[in-house]
Parts: sequence; C-alpha cells; structure tokens
Amino acid sequence: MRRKKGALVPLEISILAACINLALSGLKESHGFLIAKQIGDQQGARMLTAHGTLYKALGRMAKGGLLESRWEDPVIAAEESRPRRRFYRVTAEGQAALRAARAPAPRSTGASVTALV
Amino acid sequence: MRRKKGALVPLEISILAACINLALSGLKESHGFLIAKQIGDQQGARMLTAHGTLYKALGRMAKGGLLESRWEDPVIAAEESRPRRRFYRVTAEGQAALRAARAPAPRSTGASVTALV
DNA sequence: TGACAAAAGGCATATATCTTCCTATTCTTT
DNA sequence: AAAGAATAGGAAGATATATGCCTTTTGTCA
Repeated sequence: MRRKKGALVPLEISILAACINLALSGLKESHGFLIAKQIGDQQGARMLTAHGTLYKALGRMAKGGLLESRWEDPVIAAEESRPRRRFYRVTAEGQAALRAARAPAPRSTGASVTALV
Repeated sequence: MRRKKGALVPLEISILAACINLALSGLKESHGFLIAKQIGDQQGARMLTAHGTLYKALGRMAKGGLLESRWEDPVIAAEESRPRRRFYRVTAEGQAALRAARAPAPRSTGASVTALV
C-alpha cells in the first residue's frame, strides 16, 4: 500500500509503542519475538498469525532509520540454548515518527481530527 | 513400546543407516535436520511429520551410547546466519547394534526367522 | 474519478532443536 | 492368556529469524 513519505502503518505504530513500553519496563533492547508477544498480548492478536509480517516490518523500519538493530552475541544464545536474537532499539527518529503519527496531521484550521490513540 | 534390551526400533535403524551413508559421502558428522532429509528423501517420508520424533530418538540414542554428539561452535552458526546445529557420529556400539539388528536373532535351532532387512 | 503501481499484509515454508501431551504398541509378569 | 507397565510414535507448539509468493490496500498521477 504505497505510503506517504514518513507515514506509519498501524503495525509500525504498534511496534514502536511496544518497544517503548518494554523500554519503560527496563528492557533497553527488545527482540522480535518479545515484541510479537507484547503486541499479541495487548491487542486482539492474530495480527501476526505467521510472524513473517512482523519481521518484515522490523527490517523495513531498521532500514528506514526508525529502529537500530544488532545481533546478540552468539555465545550468550548458545549458553541459553536457544536461537540467536536480534535486538532493536527505537531511534530518535522513530520516536519522532511515532509522535507525528499520533498527533493530528498538521493543519491550519484546527479541525476535528480524531487522535490515533 | 517397552523394548527388549539392545533391540533397535525401525526409526533407530534408519537413523544409523542414514548417518553411515552420510559418513560414506564424506560427512563425518551429521545433524538432525540433515538426517531427517536423508531419511525423508529415501523412504516414503512422513515418518517425521513433526521432527520431534527424530530428535527424541537422537537424544535417546546418544544417551544409550549408539551416537556421540557435540554442539556446533556458536560462532560458526552465527557466521552462517542459522540456528546452531548438533552433530552426531555413530559409535562403534552403534555400528554393532545395527549389525545385530540386521542379522537374524541368534538361535540354537536354525528356524525361519525373517531377516529385518 | 478511475487506473496503475508500489508497498503492506497474510500464508506458507525454511532453518534447527526441543518439550509436552496423547495414543498406540509391545514387553513382561502373573 | 490377560493385564499392567513402559516406551515409541505422532501432533502441536515454543524459541527465533527470514524469505518467497500472492492478495489487498492505498497514494499518486493522468
């Protein structure tokens, strides 16, 4: 769905919100699976039937500068006997994009635009 | 299915045979996924619909001394961007068990026992 | 306003291993 | 021979990430 430059699709808003929520809970970095659970647990879920959609969004956002990512140290993953994670952090740009998406679109006439939550 | 000590169930025979085949192809060590493909490609497949059965058998056989196992170096897996593998090698005991399973059961009276292939 | 193209969403599947739950089979004991 | 115990097998899901294909949505341009 071809996008207006700088606009966020609903999934991206959810991802940013989830990351920030998790960060407020003390987790500076989140990984995809955790974000999926965070989103799924809060909203009606099923938004991520197969997780492909989420990972595609994460990659897209990282490429676009809304998120920063790094791979987990493989030795740590090995010690915990699980696949390696990829951690994401919301960048300043990401925070700005979220604020912009939540605020009413800039308008001269202060009209009745419903805030997006 | 409670088992006679030292006997092999069909899946175990397949695993040992697959490992040995792969070893003859030059792969000294095999991992579960590879063995699954080897078995699946040869036999009618669907024996391993979910791979749980295979991994349970591998663990069981390793514990019983038919296989030796080691984890792949996590850094190598990371470099190849995939989950870590666990490698298995057939032990001398495993080879002996396979031979025994393939040979007719030892008997004093040479009866009509069908060989298990 | 209608059509097109680009991107987002959904589903399946690949890569790997492991666990839990339930059913089916078989060995052993009485 | 019947009953009981133990284990094998099968399905599904958890842990993590990623790609490919197809459908749907939406912004933009004519």
